[in-house]
Amino acid sequence: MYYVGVSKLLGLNKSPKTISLLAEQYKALGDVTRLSLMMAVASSEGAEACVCDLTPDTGLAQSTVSHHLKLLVDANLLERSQRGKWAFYSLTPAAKSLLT
Amino acid sequence: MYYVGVSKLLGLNKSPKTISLLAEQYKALGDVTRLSLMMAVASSEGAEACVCDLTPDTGLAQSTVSHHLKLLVDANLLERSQRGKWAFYSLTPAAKSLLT
DNA sequence: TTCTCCCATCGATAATCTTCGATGCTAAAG
DNA sequence: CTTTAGCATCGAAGATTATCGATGGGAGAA
Repeated sequence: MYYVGVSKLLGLNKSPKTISLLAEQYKALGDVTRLSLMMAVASSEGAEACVCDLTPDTGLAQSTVSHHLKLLVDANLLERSQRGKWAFYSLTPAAKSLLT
Repeated sequence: MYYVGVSKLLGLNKSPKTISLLAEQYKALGDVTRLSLMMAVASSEGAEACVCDLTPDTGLAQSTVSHHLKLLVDANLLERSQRGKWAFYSLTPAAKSLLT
């Protein structure tokens, strides 16, 4: 066992399901739009942001942003919490762990 | 600025090029085959492996594995070094940094 | 030289992804 | 109740990706 410092790869049990989940998280981060969304959420006041705040910076349609946010939620990188008419997104513990 | 612990996202300058390069790396890792290849290389003796060693575990054609390895090299996650007939792949410093 | 092994590249196909506009849903306002 | 604002979902079009077999190139063996 080499490269013990590469904990993201070697520190996990290598079950196919674990690898698949990790790959899904990386895939979710592997898009400029979604990575920018993650950065926007992380740097937002209160560490959460609503779609109406996130959409303008992307230059994309609102439905497209919603779609990307869903992918990030499905990958367990963002949490969604509805308050009134707004949907607020924040980083999950898994996201913080992966990005730290 | 929140989540100071999320250094992968907030510790970098947010230039579009930087974000694009990071997204490319995540995208390269966001595939079960390529993530498995990275794990195989990282855990190989000497921390490097040739295509002939990596191919069988994937269950894919050799040309497909070569293609994935090229993507990982292009993303600056693997280094290629030819010795005789064999091409050996090893993790780059960028990969170790991203995966630690 | 000729043959064999290791690997990369090419062309094609099928699957997946990104994006949009249109539409539907829910909560709050009027 | 009707209207509006914020988001999600749907269906479709275009782009990208994963995969393969076939082929080519280079290094070493015979």
